[in-house]
Amino acid sequence: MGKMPNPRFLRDEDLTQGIEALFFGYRGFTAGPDRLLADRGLGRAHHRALHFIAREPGLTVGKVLDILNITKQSLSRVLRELMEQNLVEQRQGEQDRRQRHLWLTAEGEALIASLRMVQDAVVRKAFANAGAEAVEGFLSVLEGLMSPEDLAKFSTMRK
Amino acid sequence: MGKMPNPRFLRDEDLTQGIEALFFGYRGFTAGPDRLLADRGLGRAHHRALHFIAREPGLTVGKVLDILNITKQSLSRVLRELMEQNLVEQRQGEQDRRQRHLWLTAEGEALIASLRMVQDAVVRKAFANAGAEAVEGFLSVLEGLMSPEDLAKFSTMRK
DNA sequence: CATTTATGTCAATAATGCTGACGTATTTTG
DNA sequence: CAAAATACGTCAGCATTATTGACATAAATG
Repeated sequence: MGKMPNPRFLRDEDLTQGIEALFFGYRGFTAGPDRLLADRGLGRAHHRALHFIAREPGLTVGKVLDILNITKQSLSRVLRELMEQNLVEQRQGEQDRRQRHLWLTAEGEALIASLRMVQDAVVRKAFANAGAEAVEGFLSVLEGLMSPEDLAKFSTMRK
Repeated sequence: MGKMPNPRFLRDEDLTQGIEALFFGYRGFTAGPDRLLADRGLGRAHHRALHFIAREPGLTVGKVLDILNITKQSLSRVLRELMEQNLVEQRQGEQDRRQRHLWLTAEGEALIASLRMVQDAVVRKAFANAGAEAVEGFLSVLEGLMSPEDLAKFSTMRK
């Protein structure tokens, strides 16, 4: 497929640079929250669960499984630990009583707020320095990296 | 850098969107290589070591430690497994004989080439669809996310 | 009533990381 | 030259996050 409209675009070095930028950038993106979480004996998996529950309160366990794409055994452990720390609570579904709807407790809201404060600061700084147009490019490249399934999830979440 | 204060920029939703784009995008970025690696009983840590050794053959153990930012115990295990599989070899330094320089074997070159083929395909597609300008934005946002130390590493690797 | 669905749990295993403690070879320094 | 610092390796123990497989229960659905 060796088509190269632009001799200075899509070269091997460009791809290498993109790969390494993602590696280092993702590390900078997770470092702050990781430190906060470690204080409470939690990890990145707990952060992800908290994030999506905060984003869409009342999410069912099945929906979280679909978003995070992990096994129910893994999620089960994460949720148990979050409930033991009184950060998340479950409520039985009213229409479908097999379902468990997930909500943050006040304590959970406080934790996610402090995690967001740390992470938002990093992202806001990066966005502000790069500018609105760069952010558009950032998002469109990331969308292109997503699997079709994840792109669908990402898109419908912003509805 | 168009610094017009934009009322539709840097809102909470923008940050949320960026955070989720990184989560889903990074997942799409690592999925392909992860599958290939699993066939050989290797993981992402081995991939990272192979990547940086391929990028700069003859790297010392200390330099790899600095780039990957893990403990020497962790790297030691990874390197031992790579050497057991005959993917990497060590050579004693000539000037400083305490140092161990790392090189890929022919087999290691073949593996990293097939990993690159898979990962490059994903990144190339995302870059091509988004366009050269979007890629610029993508990179500049990621640079803003990096810690100062990682940004320095990233930049000097470009040289 | 039989089947499917949503969820939970027990047990075993793997990959990746950590800390602490030592050891050895080699280079640098006072 | 002797002491200290550096580069690297390794042993042991532990934590987090993930996996697969098997089984159980309650509730909805056909």
